[in-house]
Amino acid sequence: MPTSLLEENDGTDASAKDVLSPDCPSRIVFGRIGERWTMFVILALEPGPMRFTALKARVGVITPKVLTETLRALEGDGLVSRRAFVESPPRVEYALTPLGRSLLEPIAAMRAWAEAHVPEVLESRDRALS
Amino acid sequence: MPTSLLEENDGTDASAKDVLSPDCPSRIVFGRIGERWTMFVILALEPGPMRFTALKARVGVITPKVLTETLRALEGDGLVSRRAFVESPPRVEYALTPLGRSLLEPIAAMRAWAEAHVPEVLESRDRALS
DNA sequence: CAGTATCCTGTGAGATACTG
DNA sequence: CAGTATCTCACAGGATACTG
Repeated sequence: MPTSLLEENDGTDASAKDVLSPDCPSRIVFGRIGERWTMFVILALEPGPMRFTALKARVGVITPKVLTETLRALEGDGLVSRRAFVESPPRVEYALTPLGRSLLEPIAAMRAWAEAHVPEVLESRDRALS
Repeated sequence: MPTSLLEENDGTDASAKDVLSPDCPSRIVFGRIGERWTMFVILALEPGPMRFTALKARVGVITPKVLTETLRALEGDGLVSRRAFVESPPRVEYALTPLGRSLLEPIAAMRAWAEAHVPEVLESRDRALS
């Protein structure tokens, strides 16, 4: 079992350094989440399958290059599926996989927290300026 | 009320572009979360107040500079408190504020998801390599 | 102990232009 | 339409050394 996120190091065990271990689940997830556009793309796909351009419009200010990169990464993780229709003009649909969809739950928890507490954060930031 | 994370744009309303609005709660939260060390520091503080060095040891491989920066940012957001004792040698204790502590809940949801689903992600990544 | 002070580098990501 | 292909660059973050 891939151990814990943080050091439980008592000072004697050097092998406890697994924070950066590629197998640490939290590290993997927070790593992906850390990428700037991941969340936005996943959230954008929530309503259902969507074409590249529609997705781009929904996410907002994102270049096609970066959107493609993000999509490829999420595909590699099995969170998003890509379906290309052989037509002209070309048509491609992206969708959340069941796995990707399951991630919506914890994300929703974060959003809920955001809605509820961001005013306090903002207030604190204002105070910090003075 | 600060609107939604994504475009609900039907093509006619340009003012719906609030994805990058500084007031969008989700953006603010995901922005902070996006910073590489935020999560680790908050998680590290979960057990209770902690001194700089202990914190550094718990987080693992992090330079004092970056830890300080992260801590200052979290302080500014009101998620972490800093308490300096006038002593020699100096002693400083960092702790989660109630606000910071409240963030542990959604984070726990993400961790739970991670524990449960990262094997699938890893499997998918392996498959993507071939 | 709890940080600063410097210097330096990688790379995430923006802008722009082009194509099957 | 759904992407590539380049070029460019700021800056988050690392290494190292120093100090009240």
